[in-house]
Amino acid sequence: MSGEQTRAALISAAIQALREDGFAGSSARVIAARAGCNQALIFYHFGSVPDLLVAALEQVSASRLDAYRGLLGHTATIAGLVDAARTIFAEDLAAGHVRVLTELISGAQSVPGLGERIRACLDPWRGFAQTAMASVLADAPVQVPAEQAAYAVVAGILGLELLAQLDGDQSAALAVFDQARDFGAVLDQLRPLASLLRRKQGGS
Amino acid sequence: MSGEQTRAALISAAIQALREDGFAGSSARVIAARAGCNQALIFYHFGSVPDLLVAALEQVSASRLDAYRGLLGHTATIAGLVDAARTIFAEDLAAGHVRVLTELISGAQSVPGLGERIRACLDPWRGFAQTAMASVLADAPVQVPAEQAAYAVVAGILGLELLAQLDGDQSAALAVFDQARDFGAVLDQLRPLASLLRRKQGGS
DNA sequence: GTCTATACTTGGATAGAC
DNA sequence: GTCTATCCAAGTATAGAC
Repeated sequence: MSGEQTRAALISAAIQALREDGFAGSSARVIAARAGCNQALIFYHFGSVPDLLVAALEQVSASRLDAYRGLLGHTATIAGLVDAARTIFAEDLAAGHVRVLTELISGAQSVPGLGERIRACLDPWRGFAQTAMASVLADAPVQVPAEQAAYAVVAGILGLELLAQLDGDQSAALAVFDQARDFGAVLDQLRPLASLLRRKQGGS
Repeated sequence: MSGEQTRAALISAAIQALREDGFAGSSARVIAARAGCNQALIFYHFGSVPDLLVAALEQVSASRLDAYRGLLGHTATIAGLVDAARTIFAEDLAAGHVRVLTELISGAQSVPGLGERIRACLDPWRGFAQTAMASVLADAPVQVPAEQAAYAVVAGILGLELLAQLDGDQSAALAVFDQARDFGAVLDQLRPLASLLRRKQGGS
């Protein structure tokens, strides 16, 4: 097997391990067993276990960001955006992409310097979320800064992942998305009424 | 030192350890060092490390639930509820109460049966959140089932904790609460307008 | 690049003295 | 109820053969 193949197999195994064994259970031996290769190769290719885990996060993050970027600009309404996001998030839940992140955030507490590197991986997401929120909140019926909205959405996704993981059930998390879509649709419809309200308040 | 005192010291040390070292770093030796006692006492008093961690979660959960229950029934508006919740949540962020939960949820992946016990601890919170949401959404301008709203709020709190932990900064999480308060205030004000809208839609 | 073997450290858990 | 001492399993990491 070529070096590149082994690297890829280890990264894939690390993702699986974080998903199914958690950060605490993602030891070099466990990951190597999942990859079907020797434990020493982790240190040869990546230097240390945390370094491999970060590489795994970087790969997942980059590939999923591509998927989500496809959403941007294709919808002008809140409901449309939520709807599109739901589809991709359903994939994430099923494949455990977000869990890679939540496990690493939790685990970062026990490895000095790890938090900084995870934050670097998460930063593009924050920018993306902010752009997406800004595009849809620009003429929203309620004044909501894109910054706070984006922060809340990212937090919400992380939290939904944690709960889905705890319950071993994703349907409740997806139901929240469905509800958010309906809620967003009402906001979309309320735009004219809300601008009326704003004028009334501004004059008081 | 009496047995009860040691038990309490160990639970307190376990909370500290989960907070500052994470689940992966909360070993028997680390916790015992924080408690200023011998590592063997953990097994004497609690049987195993996970058992101690669950006991820690149970204590935090019970004491915080008391704090939050004080909110219920004292406010009829969304803005009022969010406002009150913000104060208590600020304490939680500072003291790391929620982190005990997030670390355990993440860590549950690597300890068979742990997830079930955490869920048992979280269940009363879900009931509480649902009651709180129902009390405030009953005559809300938008139809939102209390069940989904409660699920979203719990997820949001977990996610905000994760982000605050990653950033080492709580202000952004609290800013989301402030924004939610303003947003809730608008919903509170929109009630008459929304009922008008509903009648209009129903007749079309 | 990959394996075996191994050194070293840390963690869970128990036995037995006090 | 608490401590010391200890066993054993599992973890990280490296050296060296292939």
